[in-house]
Amino acid sequence: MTVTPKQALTKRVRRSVVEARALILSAAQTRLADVGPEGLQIKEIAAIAGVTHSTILHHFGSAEGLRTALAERMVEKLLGDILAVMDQREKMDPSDNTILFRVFEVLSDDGNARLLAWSMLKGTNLEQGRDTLEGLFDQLLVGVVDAVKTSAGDMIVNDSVAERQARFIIYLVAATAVGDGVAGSYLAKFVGLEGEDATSGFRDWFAGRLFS
Amino acid sequence: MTVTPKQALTKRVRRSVVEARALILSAAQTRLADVGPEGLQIKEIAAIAGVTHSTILHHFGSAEGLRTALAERMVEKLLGDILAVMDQREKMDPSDNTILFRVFEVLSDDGNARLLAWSMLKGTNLEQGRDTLEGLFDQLLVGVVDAVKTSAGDMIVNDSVAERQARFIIYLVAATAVGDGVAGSYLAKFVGLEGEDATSGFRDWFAGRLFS
DNA sequence: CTGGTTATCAACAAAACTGTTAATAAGACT
DNA sequence: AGTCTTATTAACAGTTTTGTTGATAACCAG
Repeated sequence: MTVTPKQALTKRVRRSVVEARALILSAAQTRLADVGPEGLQIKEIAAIAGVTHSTILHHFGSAEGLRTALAERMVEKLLGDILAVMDQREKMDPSDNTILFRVFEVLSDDGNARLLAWSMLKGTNLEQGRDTLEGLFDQLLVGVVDAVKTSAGDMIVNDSVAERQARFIIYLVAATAVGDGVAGSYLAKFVGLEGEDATSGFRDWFAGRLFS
Repeated sequence: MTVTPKQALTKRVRRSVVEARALILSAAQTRLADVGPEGLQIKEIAAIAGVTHSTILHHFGSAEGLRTALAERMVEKLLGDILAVMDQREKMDPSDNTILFRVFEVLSDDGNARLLAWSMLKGTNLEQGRDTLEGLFDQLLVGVVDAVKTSAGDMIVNDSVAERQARFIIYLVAATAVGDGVAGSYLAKFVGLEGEDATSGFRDWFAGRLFS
């Protein structure tokens, strides 16, 4: 017995593979931002993207495949953002620490902070881009060590001491940025920071005393 | 037609409502810690708790009800931890800033950092305990303002300036703690902090320069 | 001991989510 | 035009998760 004939309800849109994947991943990211990890289900995502869930399975193999692809894309974006910042660094004074605060902004960016929080919860390994990131931090370290020495002024500073201090400073900036991105909106309220003080005011104050 | 008779396979354990709820919530928390938010399904949780999933539904109404109760319990624990720290504060020198680092430890605690990350992602409102928390922070503020004035030494410091700076310091400690708890294990590797430097070494260094 | 309350369970039912298959149509290339 | 590839879809199927119902047994009050 033959199946009842199927008829198109709307005109099909045929995208390229990369376009379709990008469209779907964007929809998934929207869901992640709007309703959290529980919202990462292919039917809902498909509805947002304007496709059927079958299409998602076609492009990503499985629901978990989509989630993995999303995590990878977000990591790539994070790396890309940091890379872009590092590129600009070469045009600047090596001891200029504003580079640190570009990194701060990237890490505290809402989407990136979400990625880190999500990755931590789901146990995703961020090892994929680790070599790249370590290289970046090494590069960053040189400039920060310079800044430490400069700020030390006349005082003679042992190289290894300066480097240790530089690592602490970088870690401090990074951890603060992540905390700011993850919980900043809550914390600011509790602490009583309002208006500019909750954002640029804090960053400026932070920057001002980093090398003091 | 009558249903086939049911026979008890094992001896039933009849707990009190509070005991049962506590047992189930603990199992849920274990799941959350072990496998993340995806692990919060009542069947798995029931298995760990040693009950059937029907029991969970009986006590929490729905699966989502359980998750909400879990979030609330964890928030209460967080508040309780901070409260305990604040209680000890009254026995200490008001300008002693080690109190800040008790708070640091509470916030950077793995479980609490998970809670914050999870809450942020699922959009849980932490508003419930907000009044309590704001009171705590106000209390904390007094001590930090003292410390700021003390560290300023001879220099005359405007009260409002000192308070603003104190808020910044508290926010810095809190944000750093959260970032440390959420992503510290990753960040330390990237930055190249190893051994003690990644934990107590960093905290000591941080504490030493907070009021410098 | 007796009866009432209810925490607990087993079995069933429903819903949600994921995955499979075959058909269709949009585009590319001849 | 015709042909081929394949992105897309509808319908179906399987699996997982959640929810419902009625019976049972543990405990407590009398």
